Amino acid sequence: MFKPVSSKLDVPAMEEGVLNFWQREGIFKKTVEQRKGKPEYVFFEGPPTANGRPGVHHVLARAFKDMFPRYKIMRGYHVSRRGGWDTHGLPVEIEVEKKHGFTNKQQIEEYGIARFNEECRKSAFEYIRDWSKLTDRIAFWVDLEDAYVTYTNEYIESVWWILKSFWEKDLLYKGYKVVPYCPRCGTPLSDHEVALGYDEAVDPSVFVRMPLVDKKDTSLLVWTTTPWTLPGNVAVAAHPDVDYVTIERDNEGAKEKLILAKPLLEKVFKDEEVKVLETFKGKKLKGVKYHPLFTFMPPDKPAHFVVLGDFVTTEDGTGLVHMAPAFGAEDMQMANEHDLPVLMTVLPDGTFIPEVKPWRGVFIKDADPQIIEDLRARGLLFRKEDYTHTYPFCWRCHTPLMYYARDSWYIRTSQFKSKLVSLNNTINWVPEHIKEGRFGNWLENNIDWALSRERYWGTPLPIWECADCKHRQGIGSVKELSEKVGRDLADLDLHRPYVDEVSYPCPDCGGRMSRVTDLIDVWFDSGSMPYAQWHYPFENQDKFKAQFPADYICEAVDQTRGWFYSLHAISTLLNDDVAFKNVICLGLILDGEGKKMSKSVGNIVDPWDVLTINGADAFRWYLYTATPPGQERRFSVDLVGEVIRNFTLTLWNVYSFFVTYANLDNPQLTATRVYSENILDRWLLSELHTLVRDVTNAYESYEVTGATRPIEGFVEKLSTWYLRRSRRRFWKSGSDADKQAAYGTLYTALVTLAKLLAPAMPFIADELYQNLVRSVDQFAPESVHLAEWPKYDEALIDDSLNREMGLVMKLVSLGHQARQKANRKVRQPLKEAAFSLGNMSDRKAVETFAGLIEDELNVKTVRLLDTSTEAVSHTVKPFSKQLGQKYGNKFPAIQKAILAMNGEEIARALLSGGSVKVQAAGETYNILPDEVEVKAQAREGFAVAEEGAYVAALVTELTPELVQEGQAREFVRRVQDLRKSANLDVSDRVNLFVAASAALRSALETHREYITAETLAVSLVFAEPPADASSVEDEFDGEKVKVGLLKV
RNA sequence: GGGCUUGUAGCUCAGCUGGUUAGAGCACAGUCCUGAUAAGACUGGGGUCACAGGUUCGAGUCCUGUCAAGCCCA
Repeated sequence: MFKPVSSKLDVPAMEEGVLNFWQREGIFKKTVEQRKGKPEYVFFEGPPTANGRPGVHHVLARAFKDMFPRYKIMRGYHVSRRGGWDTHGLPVEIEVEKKHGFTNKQQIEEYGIARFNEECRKSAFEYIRDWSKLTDRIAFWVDLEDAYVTYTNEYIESVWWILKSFWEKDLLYKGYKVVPYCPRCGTPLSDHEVALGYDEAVDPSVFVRMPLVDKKDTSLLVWTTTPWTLPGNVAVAAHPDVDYVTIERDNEGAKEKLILAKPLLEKVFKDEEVKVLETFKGKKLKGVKYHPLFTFMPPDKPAHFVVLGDFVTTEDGTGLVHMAPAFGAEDMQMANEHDLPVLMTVLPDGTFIPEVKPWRGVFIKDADPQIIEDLRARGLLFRKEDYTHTYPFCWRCHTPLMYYARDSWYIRTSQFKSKLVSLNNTINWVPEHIKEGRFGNWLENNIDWALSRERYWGTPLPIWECADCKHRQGIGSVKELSEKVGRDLADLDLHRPYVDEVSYPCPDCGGRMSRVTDLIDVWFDSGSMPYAQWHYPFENQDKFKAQFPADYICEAVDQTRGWFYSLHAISTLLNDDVAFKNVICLGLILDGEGKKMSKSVGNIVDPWDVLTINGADAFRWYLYTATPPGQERRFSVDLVGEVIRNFTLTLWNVYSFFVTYANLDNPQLTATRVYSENILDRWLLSELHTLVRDVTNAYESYEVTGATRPIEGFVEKLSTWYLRRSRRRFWKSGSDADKQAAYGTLYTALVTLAKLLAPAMPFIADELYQNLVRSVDQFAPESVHLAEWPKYDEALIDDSLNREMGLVMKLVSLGHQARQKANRKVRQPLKEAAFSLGNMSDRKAVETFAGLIEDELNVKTVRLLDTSTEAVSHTVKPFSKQLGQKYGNKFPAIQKAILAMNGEEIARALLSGGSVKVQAAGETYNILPDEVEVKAQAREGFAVAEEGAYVAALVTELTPELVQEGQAREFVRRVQDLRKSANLDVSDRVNLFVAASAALRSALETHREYITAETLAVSLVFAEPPADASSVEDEFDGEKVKVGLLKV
């Protein structure tokens, strides 16, 4: 006996029940333990930060992370699913800063780094309970009890080890990095912070002359909106392929020559007439020397000449771009490429250094007018205007940001560019375009990884430097550091400020070696997780070997330059290997209006709102099926509800139907293969095995929609076709082979579905499995998630049967359409339905399924329209695909010719399998039967519906016998409604009482047997129902009737 | 400014290597069916396939450009 199943389903209650079961029996642990020793399937958890509440986008990622490990477990793999937490970094610091109202770094230092970091440590896990609650509820199976945590000493030590190995290979170096910087707060801003503060700004727009060294009276005309950067100028950039001109003009009585880009001539000179002396490509300017505008700082390398760069545009300015490497990222890049000096003319507080004498101590923006005036006085200013544009301001204090070069440590990733690219080519990306597109391009343009951060809460950069001679050493372990220092540092907290206090004598000069104060980029933390999660290589060398690289990872697309890159870069440099073999890159999740969900806009959807109403299965299913994973998606709560109504409940009702009748009949059910003579069963099994094949293939290639959407289609067919057409086989009394076959088939389908659904809808899958499998077979695996993935049998897949059934559905649909046109409701039996198919090979299906079609359409006979004997007219329509491909540009002429011919003649020839000769454009073509669609038109007297070549024709005239039969059916319907409203059980027997007109009574008498069988009536009495009977009065076909029933 | 992605019915999405009548679900309206069903069947309204060119006998599909949205980079 199965546990009785109501057709009503309380989804959240069901899921909570399954959740309890998993917890009680430790099912998740068992999925790991029971597969020990089996081949490994490696999954890496990209660590989230638990300092904020998880949102729907986290549900998205976690749902996708979960499904493949579940699938692989069922395929017999061992999957270790270790959780992880990212705990360092600016987001954590900012939360703590907010709490204290800190706005700059001085405040943190005054407060004390030790206290500050202690609070960061706590803050990093502020919402950990929300995270584990949600993770549990959505059934993301991940081991959070044994999760790795990036702030532990063990983790940091592994990261140090990686950095030390880079240090030894000379892959770490110190250089400049230009960052957005707030001079008032004294701190660089992250990209995210910069994005918060864009605003309109009016800046001076100045054109200056930079006189050439070797050509008298000739100057480069250079444009800038930041005059304060001009004292830092070291070069001018031109585009190699743009046309430049030398022009001559009057300048206060004298002639002067200026060089600028040709496309900008009009913009710069407007109405002024100038004489173009010469035109040439930008390339020619390469290396041309000019006199610097200012000479406050003598450059330590060659400077003040023209360099070439593709980034130069002709949108604004003059096509000659002033380069001040200290104050622009592109400028700095050019400086690196051309070995230009970097002139640091500004202090970190935004004022000029003493060497810039006239403006020493002046804030840069305040110096702008003075600098302009100075240039004007020296005749170097060509023009000054105002320029309105959007410019970034500090989001905290609204000070305009400056782009400012800071000391920074780099990893020489660009040396490994081709290796990064070639390894990437071996990774399976979903969606595929990320591989060559976003990620591939990013790798192609690889620049060295700017590793250091001037912050507090993070992994300290393990480089010690001598205060005196600047000698540096990289440290790769606590033990190594202990040896240098001469005492055991095993208990040392590796964070600031404690690690900063550790110093030792310089081996070269005997000075003090202490740590450089930088931290490292948090992305390096998370990218180190394959090693650091195991404290490798200090421990767990075997575990690391078994768990590297990952078979599968999954995160949102914003991780391309984040975690995806850091994993890939570190493993490329360290192991010369990929860190992951398959990756699903998820699109972003937007709100219902297509806007990004953000706290400040307030359009965040709380995942619990969805979970408490619709549950996790529907939520997950929606995420898997609504859009392909890589696409950005608009989140809709309504559509999650639709999953329940459309899919979950449909499946549930089939399940409930099965259990209800199986409990009445007690059929013999085994897990062994079902054999059935019944064509419906064979069809369903064929569809089922097709489904198993397709879903399995999709899982193997990480196609999520392919692994889920087809199941919806199958459940739909199972419910609305197989079961609807098979109901009677389950109802009929007694037990025969056909009934057994029906039970066996439906049972197999449901059990297989439970398994196919397990990775995607883990709750309902186990609910079904527990009742359908475990209650029959106590030796079966304890949970569907411990069961074996279904295998498909190629021999049971019958493509032509699948196609034929599709055709039958189409014909039935046309039959219903014809009925509706003729206004003949389905309960009224009709004499016959005739079909025309236009295709010889389809005819077999009509014969095979005649009984089914008769039953479905409620007609006495089904046949094919006989084209030779019946007055059927034909039209023909050339198939453009076949003829077009065959005859190319002759197709239109042929088509025209065919349509001009006598359709009837062509049709007869083609229908009998012959070909037809067609004259077109002076040539004769032989047209074959499958190149033309033949459409039949039924004669009058039929009710007809057609689609393409398919025609359904119904004989609509009614005989007295047919009318009586219709009345009997109509009557049965009334009784069934009555049974239902009287709350009878499906198997209850009844006594029937009928008071009806003579005509109706005669109809009912004629069909007495049918009526009593259908309604489970032990008697049918023509009399007024007794007072205690459930009864109803009704009228149909103009006949009054009163029915009553009494339960036996 | 560059790169990548997306644009098909009111909403969410299909539409395979080009084939002439562009589909499904939801929502709306009507009719039907039903002893599993919260469902289902049939019909109807609803589309300039973002726009403009081009290639082709034929373009939602291929090419070029434009526009809009999103993400990343600058």
